Amino acid sequence: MIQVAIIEDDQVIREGIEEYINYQPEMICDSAKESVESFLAILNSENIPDVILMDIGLPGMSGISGIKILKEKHPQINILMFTVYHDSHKIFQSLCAGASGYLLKNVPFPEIKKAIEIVHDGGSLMSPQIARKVIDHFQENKKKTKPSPLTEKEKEIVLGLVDGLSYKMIAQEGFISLETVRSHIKNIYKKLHVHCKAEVIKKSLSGEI
Amino acid sequence: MIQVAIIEDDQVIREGIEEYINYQPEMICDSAKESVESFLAILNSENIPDVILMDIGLPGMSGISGIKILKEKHPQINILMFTVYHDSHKIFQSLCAGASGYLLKNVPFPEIKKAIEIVHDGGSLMSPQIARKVIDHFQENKKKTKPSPLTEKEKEIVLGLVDGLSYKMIAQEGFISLETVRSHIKNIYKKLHVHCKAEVIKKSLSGEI
DNA sequence: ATAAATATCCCATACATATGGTATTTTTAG
DNA sequence: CTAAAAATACCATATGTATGGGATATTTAT
Repeated sequence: MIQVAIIEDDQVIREGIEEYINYQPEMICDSAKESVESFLAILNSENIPDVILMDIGLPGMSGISGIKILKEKHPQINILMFTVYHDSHKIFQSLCAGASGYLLKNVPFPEIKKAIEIVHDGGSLMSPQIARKVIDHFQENKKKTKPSPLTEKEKEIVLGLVDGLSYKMIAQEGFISLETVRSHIKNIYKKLHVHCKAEVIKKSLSGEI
Repeated sequence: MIQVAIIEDDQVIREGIEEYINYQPEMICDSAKESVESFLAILNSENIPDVILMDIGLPGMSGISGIKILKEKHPQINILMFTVYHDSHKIFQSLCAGASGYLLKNVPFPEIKKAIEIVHDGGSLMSPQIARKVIDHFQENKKKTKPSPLTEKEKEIVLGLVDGLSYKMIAQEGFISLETVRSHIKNIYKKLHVHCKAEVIKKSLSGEI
């Protein structure tokens, strides 16, 4: 028997899902609350749910903060996000915080049931459009390879800056004069529209160069 | 009508799926090959599939190399991995190369059909245990968060450095004197065992602080 | 062939940074 | 309560950095 909890502020949705879950023979829901705070208030160590169905937009603490707190206290709980948000930021925040699944609110009840069973079974499930964003995230690293505006020599100088070398060091390692390094850096700044080393390092590390 | 192609070296599986797909009214498979090479040989610009069901362990070129080549030539094709491999390395290689879904070979035929429809529709689908590994990947970044040796004030200063602010700016924004900023930075350098701004920025951006 | 881009070098200068030392007040933890 | 840690502040000084100007050779592309 899978113990399910619901944290969802919309009374109609909350009670609808609760009823549906309690109608299933393999799962039971005995705590359905409208906020993280009120759920934490009734949570006792004797009766830890296996799966929590969690909204993001909640009165008081957000569902994402809720994930962190709940996973901190009870890492074994599987948290399934159940929300209308499909923006990448909320998705990745949720997953990083410890969610084990991410469902959009347009899914039919049997999908919710399936998702609960899957996460309880050690798997994960996301709505297809969420899964696509998650997968795209892996490809983004590769895709945005705009050709760098910098020349090879300039890139070499940038690598020196990133490694924390002084102009003098870069000059020595590249067998060029300090003045040449300065010139290159002036040009790099112009091309990248920056005005200090820190921004060059940031751009370089973020893959922009 | 969804045009499906299959690249799978096991004849029984290949022909089984082909038959199943051609039995579905909303999809058709007219190219089912045993290797990437032989698929590329018959691929012509008049008849590009919408979805390719791709194995990883293939004679000749691996399915992962196949993804790269096919996505390079025809980025609009959606590639669904269909394999026995469930190790993280192969999963992430596939996703980074451009796969839009990842199914384990133990899935029933209707799941394959559903996956084809989903990726054709702009979504993604993974087997539950694959999805869990993908999601775990996001949490791994957080888990190894050794407590920072820096105090809150010092972290604030670091953020200023990362943003490319000068000491003077940091002082102004933090309502402290330039000398205080210097003091904090001296301490930060000692704690992090670094000797210049560049290294602090690198450590900060890499999540080490 | 000729213009543009690149790589090299020099001068000058204001400001920023790294590093040493010292010292007071406030906060935190044992 | 007391010692340690943190936050604040100052002085001094050698280097480093950012920015302006200019110059010349070499390479690349039209």
